[in-house]
Amino acid sequence: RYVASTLIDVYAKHGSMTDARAVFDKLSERDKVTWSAVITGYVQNQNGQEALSLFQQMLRFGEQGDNVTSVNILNACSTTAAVEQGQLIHACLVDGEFQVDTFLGSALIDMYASHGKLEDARRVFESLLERDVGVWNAIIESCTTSNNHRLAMYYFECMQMENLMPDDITFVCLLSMCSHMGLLEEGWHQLKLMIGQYGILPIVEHYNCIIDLLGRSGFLTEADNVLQNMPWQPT
RNA sequence: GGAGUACACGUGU
Repeated sequence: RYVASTLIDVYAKHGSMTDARAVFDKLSERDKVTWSAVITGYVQNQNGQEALSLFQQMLRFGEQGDNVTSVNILNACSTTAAVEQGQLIHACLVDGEFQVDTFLGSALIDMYASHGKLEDARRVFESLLERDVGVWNAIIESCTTSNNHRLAMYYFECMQMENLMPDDITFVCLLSMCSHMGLLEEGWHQLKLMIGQYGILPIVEHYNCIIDLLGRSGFLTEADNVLQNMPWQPT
């Protein structure tokens, strides 16, 4: 039972889409899970085009998919030029019986933001009935990737007023913005806050941001110092 | 049995 989808998933996560596809192609019976396992594989291996093409095939086979499928397709739309496809999914979601949950919400926000449609991203955010940390991170990311420091910090405050704690991803977004904008003091401050006040352990992405920020600001000794004091060896 | 939100650098468009 369920060997096929598991096998497809394992191959896909390993980066062997050829093997994943071979398993999928040999199946006599396909359900939404096997379809979405292989579609996810293509998305995660940066082949959004193939993911979208398989999705079309799936529809032609009469398989409808579910929320998971929709999230995958929205993801594929984020990494390709297929904005219309994403908007279509969005329209179907609003029209249909599918509830726009937090997973769909963050995928929609990300899809719009990836294509520079920040107003649409914001409208999705406003329309959500439930917002978890992933949804907040998605809207914060839409600000940080467009270097909108003010708005990012505004959302950062808002999420906490709604009793949601920022997580490591939230701080990756903020630090990345600081790094892009050359905001050394702000970035350093955020990092200290993250560790001291929020009790979040730095991951390699945080180090990337802060070391880059120090280096670009001319603090090479300090950058090297941070590098040497990481809990693991630089590779 | 399948899903969302995340970093830097370099090269090219």
